[in-house]
Amino acid sequence: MSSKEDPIILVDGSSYLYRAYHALPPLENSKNQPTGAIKGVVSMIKRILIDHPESDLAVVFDAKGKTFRHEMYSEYKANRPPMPEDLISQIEPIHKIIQLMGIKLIMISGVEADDVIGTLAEQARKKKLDTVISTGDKDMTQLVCKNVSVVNTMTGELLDESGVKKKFGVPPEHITDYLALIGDKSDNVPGVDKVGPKTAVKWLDEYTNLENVIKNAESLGGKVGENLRSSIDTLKLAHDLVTIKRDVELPFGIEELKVNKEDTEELTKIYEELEFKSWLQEEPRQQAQKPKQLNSNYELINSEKSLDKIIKAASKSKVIAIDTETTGLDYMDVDLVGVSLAFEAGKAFYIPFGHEKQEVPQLEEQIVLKKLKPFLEQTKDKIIGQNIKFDRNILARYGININSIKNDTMMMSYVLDASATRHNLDALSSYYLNHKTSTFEEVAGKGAKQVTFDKVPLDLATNYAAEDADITLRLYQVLEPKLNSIKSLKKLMEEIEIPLIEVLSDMEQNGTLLNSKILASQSKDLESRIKKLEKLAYEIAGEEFNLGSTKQLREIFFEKLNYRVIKKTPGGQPSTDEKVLQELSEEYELPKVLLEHRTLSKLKSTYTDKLPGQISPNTGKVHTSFHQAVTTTGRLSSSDPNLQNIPIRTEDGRRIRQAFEATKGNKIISADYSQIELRVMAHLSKDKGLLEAFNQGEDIHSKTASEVFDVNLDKVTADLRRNAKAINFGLIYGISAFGLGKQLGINRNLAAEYMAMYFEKYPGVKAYMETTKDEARDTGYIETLFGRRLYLRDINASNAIRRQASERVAINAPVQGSAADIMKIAMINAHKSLKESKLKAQLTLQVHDELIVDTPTKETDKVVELLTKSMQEAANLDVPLEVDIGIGNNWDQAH
DNA sequence: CGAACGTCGTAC
DNA sequence: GACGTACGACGTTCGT
Repeated sequence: MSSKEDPIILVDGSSYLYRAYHALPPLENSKNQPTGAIKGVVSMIKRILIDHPESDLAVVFDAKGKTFRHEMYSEYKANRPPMPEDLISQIEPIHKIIQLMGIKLIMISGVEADDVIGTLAEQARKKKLDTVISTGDKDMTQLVCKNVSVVNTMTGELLDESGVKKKFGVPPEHITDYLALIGDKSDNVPGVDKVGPKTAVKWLDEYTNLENVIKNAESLGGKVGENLRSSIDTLKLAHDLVTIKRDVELPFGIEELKVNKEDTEELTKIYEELEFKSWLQEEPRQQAQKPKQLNSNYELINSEKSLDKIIKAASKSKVIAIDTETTGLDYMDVDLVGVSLAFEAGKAFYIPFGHEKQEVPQLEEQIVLKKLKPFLEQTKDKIIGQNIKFDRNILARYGININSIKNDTMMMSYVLDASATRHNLDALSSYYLNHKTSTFEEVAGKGAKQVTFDKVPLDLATNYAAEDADITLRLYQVLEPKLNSIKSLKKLMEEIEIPLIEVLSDMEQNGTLLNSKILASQSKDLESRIKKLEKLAYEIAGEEFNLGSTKQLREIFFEKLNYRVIKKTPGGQPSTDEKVLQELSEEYELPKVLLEHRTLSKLKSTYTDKLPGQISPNTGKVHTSFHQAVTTTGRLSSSDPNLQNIPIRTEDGRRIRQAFEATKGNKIISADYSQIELRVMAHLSKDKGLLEAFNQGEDIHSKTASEVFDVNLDKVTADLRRNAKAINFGLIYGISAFGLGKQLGINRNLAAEYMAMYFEKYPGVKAYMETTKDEARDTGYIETLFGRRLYLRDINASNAIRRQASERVAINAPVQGSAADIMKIAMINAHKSLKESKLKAQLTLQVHDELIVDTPTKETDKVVELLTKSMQEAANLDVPLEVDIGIGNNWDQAH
């Protein structure tokens, strides 16, 4: 998100240039002009403009010819090969494009890009302006200070003062000393023989700076000491060479780096010439603007006459934004305290009735509800909201049933671009309206001092509540044309996301019956088993410690007991995760105890202890929240509590599902899609073998095993099937040989052989993966079967790790996303059919490929039939959609 | 004492 | 780094 605190960004263009050239596959247009580096460099700069829309910016390149460093030292950069021809020809276009983008381009002859950046950084330091240097060159870290940091172009790693100290072992002001000691091969700067980072840090640690190291040279022993003494002359030179100048004369000062308007016309010409198709239709960067104050007129409604008047006026308008204010977020338990309405941008009304008594009077709740009910229930295709599912849930408890939702701004933003921004009102307002809303914290306080909305004074409350409705309406006016301009997204919205809102709202209100006695008894059982394991662990370890603390565990394992370090966490610490414990269990007893302890305490703390507390006092059931605008792929998510990750794989975990019971006189039906993601993969790829396997109704993992391992179907062992299953899953996730090997516990070469064999047998799958990636590179996004889009901002990134991650998403998202779309359609259909057939059965949960229904026992057969049909007919693929049904008194039995 | 982060584990 | 998408518990650290 942009803010006026965005830093000034200094881009080391020369560093970008080399990175782009070497890291990206070579690319040329139809006239054989190389374009890979151009695309790479410009992409990186575009990325910055998107990430930091408010930042000032300069891109600095080395100028042609020799520099003062060559005069100091004739061998400077002497071992550099000359710049390749196909890179030289790309430099001019890059410079031109940057200037046309409105960005300051700086090149000063006689010095290097580093020195220009050093000079600007020095100005930033003096003027206390926050600045970030974007480069791949570690030498730049000498410029870091309180206001200046360095971000690594490749990894995104951001180094401030303490970051530099942590990474290199010396603070920024001694980086030049450090570099002089170790030298720089690529610039042909001499260092001290046999001195690398370790020794350099050790010496600098002891003697602070280079000068003192040299002074104490006599006292340093060994070969390195000798080397140091013989290098004293060259060290001074090396230090001068690696020191970046900070006093270059520049055409622009640090405060003159505003980004100007781009020359779209000229840029279009160049992009056409270079054949960068996907960039041709982009909208130009918005000029950095100060968040503007929107004109607004917000009114408190506290007389029947004025309420009648606005209802009448609203009835004549085309779109009505509604927002409810409550005492909290638990939609089944909180109180409604007021409603706001907006139907004309800039004007909005707050109708409070549940606030604590104040000097300003309010209308009575019953009067307001009585007037709002017919108005809201009879208004067709006009009502919009921001996350209107919440308002619908609340109003339903007050007898008002909203059954004709026109749209939801949260969903519009999500469908337009799920990953562009978060989709809460404050974020959307900043992003689309450039307007900072007043926040809930501002009116209600935060932390311990926070009060519920009914205690907020009415004038403050009116401003906040009315603004929410007003902003929702304004957002709608901005988002609607955007959505209309992309037909596929408009259709997705109208046919899937909007109808789904009511389905999910009903499911949330239905809730799930939870037997807290069962959970309590399981907690007790777990408690005693956990206690025993703790005692045992203390005995083996010879001391008491917190088994839940990875830190203490590390000390016991790797310091006290000297276990092998098997792998490290991303933070560089020895890992103690499940895989590691598994492996150590083969040699020792303690890891085994910990494994079981982990499993049991997870079950207890997350499930058996926690769930009973989430039962609504009003209904005696748990009511999860389904989130429709969270995941990048289109799946739903669930929270408070998350009912999409209730255990099933282990026996102990599975028992928790016994507590999810059918309501009185009812049964639980579980209906789940069999292998939906692989079926989607078969459909998308049109691979002959895969289609055939599904059309003949074969066990897909066995079939894969038989093909890949070349054995008869009836000779496939459990082990082979397990391997094939891992391949099939890996496939959907954008597999690598490394990942598959890790999963199967085999080496990467063997895993690579398996994969090669797979692709040989299923060539359509391989081809599909390649075309998907190509399309993503070209258009910048992927699409699901139903037109849902996911933009992949890193698909052409120069950073290989990020690019590859993006490629995996390109493969996974159409599969996962299409499956999610299909399930959503099935839910809408099932919900509609249940209503129309007047059955009493209720949808309660969705777990990605599974639907849970609570149904009167008598209706069971009909509901099974209806559910199966809704799910099977949700999409017409080249393979059948199969549905497995389970019935029981609880969720466990229904499997 | 609460916020932010790291690590781990549950689901599909 | 290294196989995708989520939510959330706990411990630790940091700043108030």
